[in-house]
Amino acid sequence: MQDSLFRALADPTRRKILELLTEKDRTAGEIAEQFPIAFASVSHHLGVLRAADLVATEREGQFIRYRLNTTVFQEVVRYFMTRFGAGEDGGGKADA
Amino acid sequence: MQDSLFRALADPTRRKILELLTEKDRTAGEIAEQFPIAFASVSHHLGVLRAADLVATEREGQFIRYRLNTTVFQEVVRYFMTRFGAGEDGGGKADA
DNA sequence: ACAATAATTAGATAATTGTATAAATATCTA
DNA sequence: TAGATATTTATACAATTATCTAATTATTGT
Repeated sequence: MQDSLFRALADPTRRKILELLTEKDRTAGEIAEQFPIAFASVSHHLGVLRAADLVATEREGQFIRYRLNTTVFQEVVRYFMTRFGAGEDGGGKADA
Repeated sequence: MQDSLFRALADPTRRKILELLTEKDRTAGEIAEQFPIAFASVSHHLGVLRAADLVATEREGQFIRYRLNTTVFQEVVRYFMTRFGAGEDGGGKADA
């Protein structure tokens, strides 16, 4: 579980981008227009998400289409479940 | 899922603290001596973790004992599973 | 009350990060 | 090739954060 992953998830704009991508794949422009910040700033966030391998890209002519990399999310869940026993119903440790 | 939670998880020292606490509950001093940074810096990290509700504290005489708040980890896992379909075996979406 | 130990809080500083504007790269169409 | 659109990269700056030392608070024992 690498550092870049958790740092990428720390920003609310980036989490919102990820949530947008759960609905459907989108181009950088389609993503950017959902936010009140500059286009280039969103592009920077996309770069962070890509560096963390949370999203993948594919060029489509002039456009670049972004999609979620669901594999990494599974690794995140596995991290929390194995390290912290989360995911079980009662919390993993009943009181004696 | 609040912002403070993901920000708290973004720092590697804090994640290491959390992992230490999975072994057993520890006092602030016991935690601090595991790191090469100043005692006060670790205390600051503990404050961040507590603000995010990832850990809880209990005074024991002069000492303050820290323990994991496992409930919050379950919420994190739930966040990823519901929002991103993570946690299922094949990734949630087989290819047609 | 005083000294010793445990931990947090305050204030300062350096490093990191988010955002902006401007310049550069890539693709498409005329 | 030139011009238009889509996106990224470069550079700068402001905000946030991690760390430090010093001061403060809380508890224990004498």
